[in-house]
Amino acid sequence: MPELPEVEVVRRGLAEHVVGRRIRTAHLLGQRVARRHEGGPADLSARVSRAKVLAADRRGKYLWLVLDPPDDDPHALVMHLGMSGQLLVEPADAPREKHLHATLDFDDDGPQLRFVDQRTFGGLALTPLLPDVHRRAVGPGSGPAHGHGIPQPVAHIAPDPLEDAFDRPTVIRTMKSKNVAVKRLLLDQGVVSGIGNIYADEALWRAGVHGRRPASALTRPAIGRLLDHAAEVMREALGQGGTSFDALYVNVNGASGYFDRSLDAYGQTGRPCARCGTAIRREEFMNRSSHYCPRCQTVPRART
DNA sequence: CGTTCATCCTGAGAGC
DNA sequence: TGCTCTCAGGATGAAC
Repeated sequence: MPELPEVEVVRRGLAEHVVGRRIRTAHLLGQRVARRHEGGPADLSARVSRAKVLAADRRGKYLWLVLDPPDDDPHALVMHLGMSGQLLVEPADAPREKHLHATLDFDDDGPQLRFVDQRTFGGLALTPLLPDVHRRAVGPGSGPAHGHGIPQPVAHIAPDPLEDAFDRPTVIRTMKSKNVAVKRLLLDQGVVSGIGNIYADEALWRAGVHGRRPASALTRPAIGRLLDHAAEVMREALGQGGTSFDALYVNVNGASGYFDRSLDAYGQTGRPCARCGTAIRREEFMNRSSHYCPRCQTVPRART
């Protein structure tokens, strides 16, 4: 279940193993992997071939390779991992995975990049790069965020809590203004990106806030603390996940060690709360599940 | 216009 | 053993 930390681990792997190389050919297996690409798989394959990879970038759960294509038009190969996507760097003659959907081969005859996705919620698309409307002046010492621009399909995604362009006061104001369950806003990628069901539950548990509380009923400092907890839990997961992928394997499972040790709420139904010992409860929310401590996270009276 | 909901997909695990 | 059922969930676009 790749959320921001897992996607960042993959991005770092791409930066190390793919950036700087020139693509020779791309093979797309099936229609579905390129369903978000306007021209379909054949067009995607043709237009990616011969392009050099200039950078690996990310916003929230979206990942993209900045390309320097022969026609000099700034484009990016956007890759979303969905629920089960993996990017693997492997020799071309390595056994083919059961759910292999795409391969990229490079001019240097080195290992190829593979997109494997069991449930195919993810996919690839080649799109233009647009100026980042969220980009703002950053302090001395900080590099420009997303200097190459933002791919079209990512334009509506808000900055994530771990990037320079993240505008904490604005996000707090936006959330405070909405009479909507606060967990819904944490998961709304147009408000703040990168947070999925797992880290939303963890952040809410740490903050001692029930996800069904209307955001407008929280104080601005409380919303700020909630966002800080979300950033912190994702940074911790990144710290652990970033250490466990090896040189030839750019793998979203790199962060799996985190799930074994460190989750306090998500998937902990029935187990004692680490703070107060009360059994963690599971309830349905937005056709998903929410996990919370009924004592630390007071349930609001009215349903939202 | 803002919000809610069904939908895509496959494998794991439960229950019978 | 093998069948059916439920669940997991990000993002999108249709419906309300």
